[in-house]
Amino acid sequence: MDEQHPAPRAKPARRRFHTDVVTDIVGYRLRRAQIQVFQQFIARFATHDLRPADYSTLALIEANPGSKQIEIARALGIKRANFVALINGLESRGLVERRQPANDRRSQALYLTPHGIEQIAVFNKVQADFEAHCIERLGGPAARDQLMELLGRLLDEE
Amino acid sequence: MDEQHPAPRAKPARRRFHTDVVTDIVGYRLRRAQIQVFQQFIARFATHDLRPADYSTLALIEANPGSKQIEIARALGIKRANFVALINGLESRGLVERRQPANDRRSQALYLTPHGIEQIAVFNKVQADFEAHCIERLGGPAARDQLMELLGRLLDEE
DNA sequence: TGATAATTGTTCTACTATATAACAATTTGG
DNA sequence: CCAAATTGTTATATAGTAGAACAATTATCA
Repeated sequence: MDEQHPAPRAKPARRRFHTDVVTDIVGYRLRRAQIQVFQQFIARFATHDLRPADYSTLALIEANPGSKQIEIARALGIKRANFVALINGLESRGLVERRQPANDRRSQALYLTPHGIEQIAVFNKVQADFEAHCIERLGGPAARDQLMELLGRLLDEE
Repeated sequence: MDEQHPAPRAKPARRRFHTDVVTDIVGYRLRRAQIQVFQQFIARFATHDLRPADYSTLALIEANPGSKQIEIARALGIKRANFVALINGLESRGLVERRQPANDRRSQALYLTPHGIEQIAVFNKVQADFEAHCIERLGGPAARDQLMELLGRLLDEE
């Protein structure tokens, strides 16, 4: 009676864990890859205490000095309400400054400070190194271009 | 005196906004693509009130019934502390149930309820439709495979 | 022109996702 | 058997994001 019916086909075979049901999903793998890339980015910028949103903001201001807050925010997909604190942070660190343009006194024009210009040169270098690392992981510039092209197809054209 | 010095080289040429400095970054485009794909996923599952984490949890439980909470959580990259509320939600909706295995009374084994089994069949169909949509956007199954391969190269092998 | 609508920055609030610490119950390993 | 590790859980803190409301200003257009 205490026989545990000794497994007619003797196969303990500890069942494996199946992850394909999620890892085969484009969106799932996209997210995992994005999280990992961002974690590496954050690690590389840890000594500079710069988050991805900070870097992309500085980069856009550098490329478009005098832009309004809402222009930078919109380009980054950040709500203008949430963008206020981000700019406050960069301003209090002396990297960015707000100036009121005479032609539209509702808006704030954003500029890098001299210190901000110095710093973004450093940041751009860190970013370029990291980008090179990503390209290496992907298997070269051609693979990177292919990835960028495929990701672009997923993005809304507007 | 009210002459606006009529622009020697007559070119008002309203300056364009340069976004290349960020859109050319692998991580940035990866994130934008991921956000968009997730938004579409959420929209498709809106009537079912199911978030990506909910679906992937159900899918993993379906593929691995009786798994411990921590096994599912770890596979999804979710901290076990945060996984508790997620399972509570699925359990209160009658989709999942916790059972205490006799061999390890610390852990909770996760199973789909009969209702959960019914529902995930529906969810899997919605997901399959969405996946087909993504593949179409990418340009076909070959393009999808290429994307999955490239994303895989960015992921840590472990 | 003047009333109305729209824009911009801002504050406040709320919700989701995530990270850490601590704890009890239990199991594991010397 | 005792110490260490594991599991689920609670509590807490922090980012990121979304919406409403507001004042100041600018744009629209009848």
